[in-house]
Amino acid sequence: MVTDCGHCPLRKRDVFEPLTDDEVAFMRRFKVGELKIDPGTTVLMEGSNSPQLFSVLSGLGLRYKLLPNGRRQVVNFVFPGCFLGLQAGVMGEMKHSVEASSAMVLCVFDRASLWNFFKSQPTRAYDLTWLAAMEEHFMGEALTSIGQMNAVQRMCWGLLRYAARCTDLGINDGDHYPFPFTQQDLADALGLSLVHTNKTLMKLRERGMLSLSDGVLILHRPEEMQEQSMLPVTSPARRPLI
Amino acid sequence: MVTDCGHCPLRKRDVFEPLTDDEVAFMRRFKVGELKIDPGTTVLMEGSNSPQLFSVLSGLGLRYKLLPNGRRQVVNFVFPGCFLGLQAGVMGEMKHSVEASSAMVLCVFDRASLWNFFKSQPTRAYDLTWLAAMEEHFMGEALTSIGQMNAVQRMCWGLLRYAARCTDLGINDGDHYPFPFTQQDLADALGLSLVHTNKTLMKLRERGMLSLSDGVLILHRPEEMQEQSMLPVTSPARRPLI
DNA sequence: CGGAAGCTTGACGTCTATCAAGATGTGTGG
DNA sequence: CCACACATCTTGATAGACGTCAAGCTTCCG
Repeated sequence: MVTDCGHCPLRKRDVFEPLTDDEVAFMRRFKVGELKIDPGTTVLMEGSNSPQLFSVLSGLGLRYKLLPNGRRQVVNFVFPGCFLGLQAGVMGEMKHSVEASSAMVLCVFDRASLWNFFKSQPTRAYDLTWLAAMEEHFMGEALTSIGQMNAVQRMCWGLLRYAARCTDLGINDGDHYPFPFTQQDLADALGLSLVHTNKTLMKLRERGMLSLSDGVLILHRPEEMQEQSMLPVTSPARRPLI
Repeated sequence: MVTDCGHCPLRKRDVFEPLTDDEVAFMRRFKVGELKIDPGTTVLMEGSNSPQLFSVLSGLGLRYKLLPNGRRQVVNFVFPGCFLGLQAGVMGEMKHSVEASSAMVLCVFDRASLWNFFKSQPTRAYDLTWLAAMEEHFMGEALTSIGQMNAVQRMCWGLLRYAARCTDLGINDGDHYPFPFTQQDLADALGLSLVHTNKTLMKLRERGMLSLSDGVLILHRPEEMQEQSMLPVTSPARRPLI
């Protein structure tokens, strides 16, 4: 059973801009299927030139780059509403990999018809550019965080930012946030070693700021975390959904 | 005297894709003027909503984010051919500032007519998206560098990447590259302190890998720097120019 | 039961930040 | 022309943050 674009459960959330009927019809044609994947599945590989593009309907994942020496940098978290494969779509190949951390459901699109966005759906093309600019923004924030902040600050900022994105999507339960990631994932995202990530987490736990276990993150004192983190964490306004 | 888009000196370089006559005509209409600025001038400010967009004709600069505590992260270098203001154009406000490090000449565009790209120039809109994806790619690389590499590795990678971009544009003279930046700029780009940046530079100088003084960077042994840097530095293929 | 994956903790070393001071060069005003 | 301020680069000393190594613990699963 494939979700119809006209009844997209994601688009009902008011963080996402509504579409005209015409646009919905276009998306229906653009969508070629749906993909359900297990945790750990690689969706896109760095260097690959996937014939398919994806939009995340549900589930959480990671974007990351691998280094020749085996190290890994997580460049962003993947949330419902993320569009995957734009780089391959326009630049010819992915510059990072994408992996599912929980079960995920993806809308599948045909890469070859990406050009139709630009040719016949200028508002949708504009939305694509919007999303690319958004990714750039997220990465700039992460870069600033890793480049200028210490372990505690990075972790506060990173988890607040994560929680803010969850809240936008309504996938949290009050101050409880789904967190299907390992400490190694978190370490790779923050540019810290696993051990130091663990110790930093402990420090924040002891301060009563957060809990993290069994795939659930709880933020007990977001205000204090915000003070720690230097970079203000703000939710962007309403955004497009591809 | 304003440069005519039909005779754009940049577009002659074969890293940039050629335009059709129709596209050139469109760009001519889109371009509202030219701006010459001195070193140190701020072109765009984080949080601002500039009514103008820019394309760099010549000169070098920096994109950076400022933190409340006065620290600064340089998120990228600005080269000729860079398009400035896309974030403000689509997202409503800039997420970083842009500053000139040398004298610069900018093509000035009217932000309000950005929408015309999408409405009437699908190939140009596509190019915009291409550039946004490109920026994302650069930032992902920088993030990986800062998150996973030590000072020597970061510096080797950062300077190699810088040199590669210079070479693409032909603004180098053999292994001599213009470098109108201070060590503080470099430190802020690499996520290192000024002192440590200086000492790391010294180390590389003593190894005979590079020279850096009086605004000129010389790379004596790029191969060794490449070995150091883990992340391979590759020049992207031909790219669009707005 | 044995093994794998993830989490936790302590010990130790090193990389990097911070502090402080001096050197050099440049532009400005007297 | 000199004095001075200012920016930039340089260097040493010191301390702290973070990485690495190593080991043990728990949970889960075949």
